[in-house]
Amino acid sequence: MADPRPTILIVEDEPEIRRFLRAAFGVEDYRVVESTTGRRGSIDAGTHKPDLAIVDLGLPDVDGIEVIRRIRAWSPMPIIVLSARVQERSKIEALDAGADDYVTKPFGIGELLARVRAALRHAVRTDSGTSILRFGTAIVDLEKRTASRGADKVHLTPIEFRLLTTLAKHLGLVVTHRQLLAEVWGPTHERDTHYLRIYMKQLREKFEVDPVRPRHLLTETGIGYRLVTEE
Amino acid sequence: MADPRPTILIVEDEPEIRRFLRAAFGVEDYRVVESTTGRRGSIDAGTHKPDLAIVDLGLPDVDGIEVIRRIRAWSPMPIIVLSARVQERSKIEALDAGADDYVTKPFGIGELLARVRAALRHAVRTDSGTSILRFGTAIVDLEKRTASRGADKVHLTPIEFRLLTTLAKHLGLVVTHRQLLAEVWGPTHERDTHYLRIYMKQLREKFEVDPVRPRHLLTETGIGYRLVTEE
DNA sequence: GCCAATTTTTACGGAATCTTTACGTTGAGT
DNA sequence: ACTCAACGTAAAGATTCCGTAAAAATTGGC
Repeated sequence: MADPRPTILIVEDEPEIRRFLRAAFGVEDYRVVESTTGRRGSIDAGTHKPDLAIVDLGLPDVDGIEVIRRIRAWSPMPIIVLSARVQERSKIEALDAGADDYVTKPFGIGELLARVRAALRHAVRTDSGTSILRFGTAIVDLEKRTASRGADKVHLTPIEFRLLTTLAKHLGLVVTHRQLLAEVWGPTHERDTHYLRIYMKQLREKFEVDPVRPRHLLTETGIGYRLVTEE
Repeated sequence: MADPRPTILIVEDEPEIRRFLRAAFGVEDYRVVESTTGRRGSIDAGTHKPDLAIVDLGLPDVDGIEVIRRIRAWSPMPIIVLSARVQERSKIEALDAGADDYVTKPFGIGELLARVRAALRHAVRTDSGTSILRFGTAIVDLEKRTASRGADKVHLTPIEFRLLTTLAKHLGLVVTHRQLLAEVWGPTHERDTHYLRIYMKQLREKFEVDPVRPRHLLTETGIGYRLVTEE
């Protein structure tokens, strides 16, 4: 008989963290599969077909980034990365390699659960994608290519629209500078991160109630940006 | 003076059938363009921009299905297929390739004319179902090919009409330069964006209260144009 | 073949958008 | 508290895109 609960694969070598995660996800009604090495992790991802994978970057054998690449070679399943603060660099590589989000150790379980929910939601949405985006008082119709803030219509330039669309495609998840620049400006501008600052400001100016303290168009310092629709 | 009649392209190798069709459509107030081979047919579709195409499946050179595919690559114009009874199989392929309807030989002219009328009627329907367009003080009947502004009748040239029809088919949505040029001028003019500027001005001049500040025929800079009927 | 309507070509000023440049601010780490 | 890197902000400069006008060429009808 089929288990209705979402299955989560945890690739993590440290026993304490495994126990911690197992307990947390058990309470929240997830089914948990555990792998203690990178090698086992990429195999278990294939055999257990989890709905989502959580991968620690600091694994003893195979690099966590390599695990992500192996999974991405055949599956679009959401992948969340666990990283220590010193692994700032690998974190970005992991996201560029196809990870959907990251959580920095030490982390609160509430934060991790929220990210997992966002990632799972994103996975089902990409199949039956709705084209209408709502956040705060803003409504953006990606198909009609129209936007409004409250009762007022808002005009978006081509680049503003592409940037917003790209963020929306990964709703609730981080998108790295590199990914955004490649998607919106093309792969030749992957280093022009100042473009992002300028156009993110434009979008905040047009949609955020208080552009200085954005509640939806969020900065992930050193990594990229994130669009969040709920509070 | 402009020819207000709908243009029909007939791709048919047998001279008898061509003469038969030419006579029938002439009486019924259509303009007829004829191609005797599949190769010519797919070219003539691009140069003469007919409102509808009738394609025989049993052509000597290029397969009729291939002709349909080539037209469908750039235009959604209605295509009606003529097939012999033995070509049951190709008939289905033709429909899959994008044909809108089929008539089996031998056919009565009344049936064919009915199918043509139905296809033309269907082709000018906006996605809200009707073929009558209202915006501001303007009323445009896409089926009868008439237009008015307030109490005054407005004359539209063939290209103006096609442009307006194409915009109306995607009511409220942006239609890209490329799409408009392909559907109105044919696939060889996809880069002549200045045509659009000139004819959009004509339409605005004829329908907008203040052509300088259009409220319905809107520009999407860098993308295309959009027709909006509500405020 | 000629005429009128229409389409296409050509030219240029102005607006919208994108890019560049410069400087102020924040926040994490020491 | 200091420092540096990343980020936010502002505004000018460059570029692309759009609107407009008018002349030239083409087309279809007679």
